[in-house]
Amino acid sequence: MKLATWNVNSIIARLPRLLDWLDQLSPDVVCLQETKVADDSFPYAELRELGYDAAAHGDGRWNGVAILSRQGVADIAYGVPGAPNFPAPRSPPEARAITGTCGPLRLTSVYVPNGREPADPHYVYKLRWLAALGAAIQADAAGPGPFAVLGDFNVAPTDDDVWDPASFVGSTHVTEPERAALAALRDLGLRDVVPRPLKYDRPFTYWDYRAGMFHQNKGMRIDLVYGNSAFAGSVDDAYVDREARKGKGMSDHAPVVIDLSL
DNA sequence: ATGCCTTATTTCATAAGA
Repeated sequence: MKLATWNVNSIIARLPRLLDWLDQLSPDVVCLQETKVADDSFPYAELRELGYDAAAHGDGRWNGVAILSRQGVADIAYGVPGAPNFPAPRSPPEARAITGTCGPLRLTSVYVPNGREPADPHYVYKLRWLAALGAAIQADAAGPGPFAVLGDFNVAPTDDDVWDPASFVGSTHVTEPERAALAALRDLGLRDVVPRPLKYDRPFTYWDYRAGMFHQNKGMRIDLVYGNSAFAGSVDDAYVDREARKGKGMSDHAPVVIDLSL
């Protein structure tokens, strides 16, 4: 089984590239983030033509997650129960998680809040959201069946996961509390399935659009695959598909592709 | 070459991304 996760930065803007990529790679299941589309505008028909069912959870302008699958998506759950809201407690919950079962696999596709700056209320929101995520997936993580929570975590697990740690001092994505939140997820029995890079020495998954960052490989590894033992034990290969980050009309994230023997 | 930011919307300007 071929599984992938990809922050597409708008599924509408990315649709031609996404469809080409699906056609070329032919993954069985794909978790998407930042679809940036309301559910009634989701491109179900175009995906169906390539054989994919889709479960989507969108806000419209921001956020948005989805699971595409060639073997259907069952037992769908939207969002994270108990997740905080932003900016106000009474704000509607943001569409940042969707869970479903695709054949033997149970998956949660996540788009973790950015945090903006350590002093920003959004940073507190991010930490609380990650804590709620842990509580929500605890049972699936501890279960015997293969499960993974995967997507854009907006946290670089270690200093090796950013191109220049010195340039990130004082920024989000690298702070101790964010990394502790990831460690808490691993403590649920989840393992970081680290992909191999297809070029250079580190498996970055995100490069800023600006200033030729991609071309200088000034990136970050913030798109993560956290699998339980049944999942991680079935991984044959995992890699960052940096080819999909090239050219015109690309996302600022590359997909992570995982081959599994289930 | 991979090439110097992109997205949707409250659109000719803004907020957000990380």
